[in-house]
Amino acid sequence: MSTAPQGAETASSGASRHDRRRTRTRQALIDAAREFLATRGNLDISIQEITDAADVGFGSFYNHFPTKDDLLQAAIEDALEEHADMLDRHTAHFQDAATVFAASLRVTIRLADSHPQIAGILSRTGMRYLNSDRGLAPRALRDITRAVTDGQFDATTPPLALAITGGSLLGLIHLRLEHPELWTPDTPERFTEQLLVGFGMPRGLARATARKPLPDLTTGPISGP
Amino acid sequence: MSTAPQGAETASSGASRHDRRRTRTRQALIDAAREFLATRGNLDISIQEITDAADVGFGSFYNHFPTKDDLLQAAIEDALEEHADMLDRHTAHFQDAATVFAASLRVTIRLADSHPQIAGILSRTGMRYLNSDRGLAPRALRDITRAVTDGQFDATTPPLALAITGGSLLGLIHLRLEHPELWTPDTPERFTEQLLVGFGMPRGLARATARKPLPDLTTGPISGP
DNA sequence: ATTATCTATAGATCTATAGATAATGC
DNA sequence: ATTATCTATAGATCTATAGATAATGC
Repeated sequence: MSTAPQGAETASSGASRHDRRRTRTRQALIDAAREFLATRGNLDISIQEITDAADVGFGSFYNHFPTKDDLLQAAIEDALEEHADMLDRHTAHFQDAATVFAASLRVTIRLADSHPQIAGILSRTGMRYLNSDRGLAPRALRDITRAVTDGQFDATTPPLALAITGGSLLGLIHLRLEHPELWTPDTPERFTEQLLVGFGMPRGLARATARKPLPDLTTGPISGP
Repeated sequence: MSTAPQGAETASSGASRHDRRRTRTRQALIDAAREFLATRGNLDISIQEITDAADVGFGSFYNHFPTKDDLLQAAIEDALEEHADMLDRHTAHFQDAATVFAASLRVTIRLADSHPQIAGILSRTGMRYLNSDRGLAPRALRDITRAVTDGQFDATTPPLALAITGGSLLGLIHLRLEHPELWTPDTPERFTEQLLVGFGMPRGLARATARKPLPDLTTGPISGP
């Protein structure tokens, strides 16, 4: 019952128009930085080029970020959050830890097709976020730990498994982006199966776990019947 | 029987003193670049700082490299060659492909202790060289292919296995360098075992293959009896 | 005499700020 | 009246080169 926005035509949370304008500019900078991060590697590009790409005045940059590196951090966190949301939505209805884990891997690998920008960012800067508290890392650690406790994985240890998982995922995304000719449609599932077997699952069960149908969550608007 | 160097006190190949001086300067630049690559990530550092670290006059840089990026390439190749030599020396006396492959992994992981600079370079820039024709990549691909042909690996495909291998190795080196508290002495062997099992080896054989004694090649001078 | 290295510097960036302009709030 | 954005610019790098110095070859 607080002072509701009267002309609430934008979905942005109930803030003043000033705030919305500010948020829009900030997000334009982050979006531009994400694109540069995905194509080039480090943000080895001038602030001028970023503000040009964002169609924002040069000086405005300093209204939002004290240095280029702060923008870089914000852009990566932005991408990791988007990835995390995707993981949560795709794994919500699975029960056991190993299946949730497997689904997370498959969704992440398929990023190269569904969200190439995020895939590019991970491929180029991902190694530094293998132990981040955002994105895939905390979720994978949670699932691995639970799978070990539940006896689904009996030949590994959570930190080791997380390092193997994160590193090999990045290697695979790299392969997909840089050498698509070496790719086959079921590579994500064959990869997942190999990892599960390495962690101690019997081959047959791993194969089945890696191939459970994923929910089809096309992110468009909800189409009524 | 060509004109032999008369005062051959340095081991450098039989070139003129001018050439040796030139080589020394070039190597000083490469060594400085390697150190920066291992500690910082990209060579986001001025040529001035590099020449200072190499104790070389600023202008000399351009006698050897047209741009900073060329030095970066040369420095990485230099490190990859050193890594490759180490791999070859440590695996020469093994016969079967899987054992050679396993030994390569273990030697590479132990780089974090034996050659932290190379480990740092791999950890920070390695992803780009997963398909290089230098260093570990071509050797691992050779061994994987042979292991598949020989029936030692029957649940993978060489390019997929190479991507998994390279990526997870980098993840593990990263773990070792950034989170040493999560490390145990047999992590290299447990990792190697997991990878071999994922590629289709029975657990027991994988365990034995990952634990064959490695030659002790301390790189010092040969100590006579 | 020749070649490599070093010192000094011009010109080209790039960052950070100051002051002016535009948008919003009241 | 307040807040965000934009334009213009000073000062701080940083690169690439030119010319001088030092080392080596003959």
